[in-house]
Amino acid sequence: MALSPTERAIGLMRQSYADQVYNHIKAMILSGNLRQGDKIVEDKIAKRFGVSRTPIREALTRLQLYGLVHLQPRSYAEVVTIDSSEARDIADVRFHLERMAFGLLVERNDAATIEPLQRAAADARRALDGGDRAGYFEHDSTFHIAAAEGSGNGELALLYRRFENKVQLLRIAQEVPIERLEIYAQQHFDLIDLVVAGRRAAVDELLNVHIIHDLGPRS
Amino acid sequence: MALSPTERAIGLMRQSYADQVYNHIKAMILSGNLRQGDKIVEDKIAKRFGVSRTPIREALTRLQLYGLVHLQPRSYAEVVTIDSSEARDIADVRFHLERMAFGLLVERNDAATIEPLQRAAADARRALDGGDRAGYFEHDSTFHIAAAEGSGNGELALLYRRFENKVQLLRIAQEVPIERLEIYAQQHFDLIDLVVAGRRAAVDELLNVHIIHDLGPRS
DNA sequence: CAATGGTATATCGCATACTATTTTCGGGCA
DNA sequence: TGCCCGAAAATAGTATGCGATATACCATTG
Repeated sequence: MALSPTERAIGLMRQSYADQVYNHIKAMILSGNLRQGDKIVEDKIAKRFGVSRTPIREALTRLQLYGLVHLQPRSYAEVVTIDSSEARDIADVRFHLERMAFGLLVERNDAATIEPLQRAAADARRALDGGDRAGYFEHDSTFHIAAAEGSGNGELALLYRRFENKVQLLRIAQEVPIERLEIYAQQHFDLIDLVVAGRRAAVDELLNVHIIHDLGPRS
Repeated sequence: MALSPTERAIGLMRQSYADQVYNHIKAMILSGNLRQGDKIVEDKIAKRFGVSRTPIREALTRLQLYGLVHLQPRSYAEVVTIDSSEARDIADVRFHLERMAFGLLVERNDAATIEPLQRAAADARRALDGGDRAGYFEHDSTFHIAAAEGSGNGELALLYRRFENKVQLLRIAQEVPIERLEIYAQQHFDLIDLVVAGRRAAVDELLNVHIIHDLGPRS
């Protein structure tokens, strides 16, 4: 965590400690290293990272606002737990955000904008073929974020990138069977095809399947 | 800012200093007391509130994540400035979020859920009649937030409440003429009527007018 | 006079220490 | 045995100080 003397000398401290800690904890949560409901104690993390509690607190504040941890005032923090009702809500919101993003993609009809999606879809497919589950999730995220970014609406991109954290957390927790991931991977390519073909209604339909239907029975 | 001995004795410190400062600065921004681009210096605010910089920093971090201030590393913070392009993006996202919310309201078709909207719409109308511009904005916000809350989707409500901050900031900056506010106030009632009538397509249409069209020419 | 460089000042980032609250846990009591 | 209470431990909230970096201002030079 501490900077090398060289980095210090040249003044290469690009990221604050708070940033680094934030990224690290987030990665720990999204990789399943920290699970839902796990206790997070400022002092423990501070010692583990070799920094004071101050940057830790800042990182936790951010994680809270991004919906990944729950800060109980005067008490300890926890990784958020998402029940099935919340999971449906999240999927529903996600569908609407993505429908907006893909709608804008169809309108733009720009090959250069689509390219990152193609790359992510291909990467995801490869990861899945290689049995790299975590890698698949990573590229799956990249695919959908690329759609939000490519929409040309900066606010949407910002909102979606935040929201995506919770989606990733859900993915980890749900332990989706590999056969379903196969289906998802294919749907990414199908989505791209429909966007290129300008078939907006079909895109909406497939998005609905991709995001909501596959959540399983609505309890 | 400091608590009274009584409050301390009873243990009534419900809000941390950071919370209080957060609310106060947010109110200052959304009331126009702090304007876009205004400099925010931790030490100054700390002295004004009679607390240390620590809770101030936490409040500013939160305000940044809510999109109200811009934190320049190693430098000072500023109230965010929203250019016309961003304003359109915000309106666009807002439209999609609200369309989702009102869609769910139509589906639910529940009188009790609609009631807060009616109250907010009436309050807004009254404020406007009394020439209370700030009051109108307040109730306008309440109306749309009530819609998000009433949707029954907690994630949507959460997302919208955050997003609404920026919308409010925009309202302040745009100095919309009073005649247009009159139109908005009426549209709130129209929206309710259409929801009650279950005319979903008409709701979408009116929302589009209410939120996007009235932004003015698309530069 | 504009551009450049250097120094002073403003301001933040983080560490440390202290305080206040919550949680935990063990022992007494019904 | 189960429950309540109190003390001790755990933990977060805040204050303060120092060091690092960015900004602003002024002098110097072409």
